[in-house]
Amino acid sequence: MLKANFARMECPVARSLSQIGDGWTLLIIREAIYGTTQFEGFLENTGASRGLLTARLAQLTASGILYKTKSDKDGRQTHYELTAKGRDLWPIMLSLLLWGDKHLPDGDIVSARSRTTGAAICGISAIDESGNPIAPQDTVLVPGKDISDGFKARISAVFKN
Amino acid sequence: MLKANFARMECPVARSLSQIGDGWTLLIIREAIYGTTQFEGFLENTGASRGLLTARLAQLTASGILYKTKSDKDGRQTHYELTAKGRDLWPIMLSLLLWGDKHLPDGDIVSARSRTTGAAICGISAIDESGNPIAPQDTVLVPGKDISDGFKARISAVFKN
DNA sequence: CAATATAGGTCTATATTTTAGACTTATTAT
DNA sequence: ATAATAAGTCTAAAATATAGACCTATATTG
Repeated sequence: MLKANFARMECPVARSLSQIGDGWTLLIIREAIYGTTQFEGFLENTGASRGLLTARLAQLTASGILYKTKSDKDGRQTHYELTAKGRDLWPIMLSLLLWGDKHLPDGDIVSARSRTTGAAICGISAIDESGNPIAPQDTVLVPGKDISDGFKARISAVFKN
Repeated sequence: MLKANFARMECPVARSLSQIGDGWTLLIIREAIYGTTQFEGFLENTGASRGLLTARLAQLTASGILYKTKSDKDGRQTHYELTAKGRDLWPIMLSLLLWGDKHLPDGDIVSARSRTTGAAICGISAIDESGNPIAPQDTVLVPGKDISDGFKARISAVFKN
């Protein structure tokens, strides 16, 4: 099973994938970011089957990415909303969006802009604690001391070529 | 089938997921970024089964994310390397890495730094064409004119809450 | 108040995908 | 000439996904 194996890997990317490395899961998270909160809404907007949606919403709730509340307006309704951990997935969504716009255009694009200045978002960048951008080619991955030699050797190759 | 449906959706995130919305696929791309090029290397470092790896490498090659060459040093070897489109997935990988380090720590982390300044990468930000960062909360998604009303209504809700 | 609709599921049978591992083929090393 | 390696193919069993019928509690309508 994907999730179980990925969760204990020493690579943080793999650990992330243990919780969100699934197309339906990511589409559900996108929908949650787009403001959908109800079961029937996710169903309609993602196209997932009921059984699968039930399973994925339960996983996402168990992972602490969504939380589930009963509506007090209407006792039939359940709302799924993003937690802080879930909202932190925005950079992943935005980078998926920008990559799709660039490499898989399909007629009209959905562009992203600054609400305040109106400036178009044309990329994504790593930033240091002062907010200075760091270019991809200028990035190194630094293994902590408990990281295995094999993995250490591999990640040191990032952008060396 | 996930891919077929996702590929024609009007949301660019969904279109991206049609090509890379799969845990194994993303793990293979991570490995490619980490410098792995050979079948047996991907096999060992990802833990995928042979059949699945064969299928995913073929998809990634068909998508133009990897390209396949025969080694001229050793006629048995095939190398899979990232195309420019594949290298453009780096922001997605980096945001997965940062999210994993923050929300799914497991002993030692793998941190990212600037090679030149040594500054730690502590987040990821959208940037405009001048390289100025744009904060998540300051982001709006702007639908093109061919976007359906339903989808238009949904994406306008991003970060309104 | 009775009948109907809605929200959020469960259940089921069929279809598809994944898995582990044995096997194959071409090339290289001993 | 024999053995090892790289990159696959193939298979049967197990796990997942799919569409859609059904179920239950709550709310709305006439």
